[in-house]
Amino acid sequence: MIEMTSDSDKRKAARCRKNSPDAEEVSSGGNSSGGSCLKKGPWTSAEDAILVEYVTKHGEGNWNAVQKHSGLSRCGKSCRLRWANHLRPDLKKGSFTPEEENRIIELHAKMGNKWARMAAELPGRTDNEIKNYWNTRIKRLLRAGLPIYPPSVSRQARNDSQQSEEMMTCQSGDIHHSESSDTNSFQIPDVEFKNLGLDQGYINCSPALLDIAPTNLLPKAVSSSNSYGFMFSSLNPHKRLREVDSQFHVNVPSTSNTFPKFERHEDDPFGRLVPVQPLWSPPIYDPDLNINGTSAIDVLGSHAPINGNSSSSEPVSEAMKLELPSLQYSASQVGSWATPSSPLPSLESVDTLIQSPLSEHTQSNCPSPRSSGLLEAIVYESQSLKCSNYNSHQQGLDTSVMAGDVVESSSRNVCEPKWDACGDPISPLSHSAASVFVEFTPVSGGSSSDEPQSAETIPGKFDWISAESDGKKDVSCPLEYLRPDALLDSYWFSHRIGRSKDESITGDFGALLGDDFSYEHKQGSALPCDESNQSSGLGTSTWDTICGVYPFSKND
DNA sequence: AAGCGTATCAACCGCGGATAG
DNA sequence: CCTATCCGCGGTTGATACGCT
Repeated sequence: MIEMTSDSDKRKAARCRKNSPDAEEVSSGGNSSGGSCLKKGPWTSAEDAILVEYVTKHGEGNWNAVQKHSGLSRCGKSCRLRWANHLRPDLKKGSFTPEEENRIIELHAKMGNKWARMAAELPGRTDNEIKNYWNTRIKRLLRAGLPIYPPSVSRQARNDSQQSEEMMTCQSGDIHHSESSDTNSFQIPDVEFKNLGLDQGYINCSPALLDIAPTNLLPKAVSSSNSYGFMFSSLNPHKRLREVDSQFHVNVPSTSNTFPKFERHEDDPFGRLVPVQPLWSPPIYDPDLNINGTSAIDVLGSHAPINGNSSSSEPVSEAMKLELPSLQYSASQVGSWATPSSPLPSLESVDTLIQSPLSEHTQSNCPSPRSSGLLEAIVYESQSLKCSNYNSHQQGLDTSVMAGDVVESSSRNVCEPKWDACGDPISPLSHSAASVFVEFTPVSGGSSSDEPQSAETIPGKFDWISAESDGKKDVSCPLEYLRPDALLDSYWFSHRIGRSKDESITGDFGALLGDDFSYEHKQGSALPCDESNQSSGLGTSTWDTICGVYPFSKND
């Protein structure tokens, strides 16, 4: 994990050496203290001492007075920051403990990027620290194509939101209307919240979000992105498969006859695949199976929520922003990706692509915006509505089995039919295959029925990575359960989606992943993790990253 | 060993809310 | 009620460390 103390101390020392008082930088910006030259940049230990002394004497607050009275050439803001982040006596030093990490994840699922509020829940930790940690973590997860939130956290959030929804429904009747009245100029709630099939409970009723204006919420809700771990579960399963196969079938060479063959349905305006042979494959469990061709990381990362800044990490995702973030994308990039024949975006490009979730795969019957503007999103959604109910019935077949939460779906919210109506396989709202895998990742406490938490969890943190099926714990290779290939054959998986293992789970996923996966699966690769990973396109570094993110041995 | 890319962290910037005058 | 100031927050940037090739 992060060796904060030693590293930061070293760096601090280096900076202090570099930024000796003799080489003071001078602030060019004015400040309320009236044009005096204020130093910027790293603090020296002398400055620290002055500040500490001052605050000890006078207490916190009135930061602008610090500069006046202590002789520090620092603006009040800077003093406050320095004190809050480094000099406060109650600060905890060192890296986050696993408990703290879990707590951060939990809190972020509830609060989003409310760093200060999160810091308040973590004594001795600063908002900046948490923010940095989160951003780093996000980067790693996204790089690895892993979900931001562990399913258990997602589930909990969902449960919370559902409870809230019930409560809010009782209180206010129809919360959607009340919200749409706030945003009626855009018709946002109708278009977005319902059509998106987002967990409305979360959007509308989550206490943590109630203070967020719908207009702010919207962009967060529009895209897939960070919270897809649970966002996905609330999406119409039709949409899930549709999106996935529309993304993956194109590029994957057929190399298998073990997995069901899929052909493009001629009548399908989206060119989706339909099975032309029975959805069945012999259940072989081999944790070391790999995925070739369309590597897991490609799959997982294709829609991976990367918004360099962590604002994308709201409980409801917000990769799409109203304003272009600093990380912009070029039209050419978008265009090339949108071309069906173009390969899936490289992992390196995900950062760019995710900035414009609305732009992906725009070559469809339904016009979709290429910019990430709110208005375009709305227009797009409206058009999507008109565009197709094509999928609504046809996809019942293949996708109903896809949903890890399909069991829950019957009792879920009324927005799901809207998903059917919005049959755009290339919706900017699409979710990555990672979501599928994540959603199906065996989870402690895992099923929708809120099974008790598995006692056998990875020590310390990420206890959601463990397997459980009918009380039979399987933690033999937790990491492998993150891998779709292993997942497909897991008893848990079969159980989870309500289909016997002899049925076509693997087939469905084979279709999603492409024939290469099928091929690899058929081969029954017995490679050890490392080798398998390499051949699967998951380079060791990537795999190591995953193992770093989810701190257990890949050979566990 | 050098070069390059990435991770990490500290600090800055700009914005917005709260409050005082 | 308006304006100025303070304060806090969240996003972003820049510097350094580190690891890989």
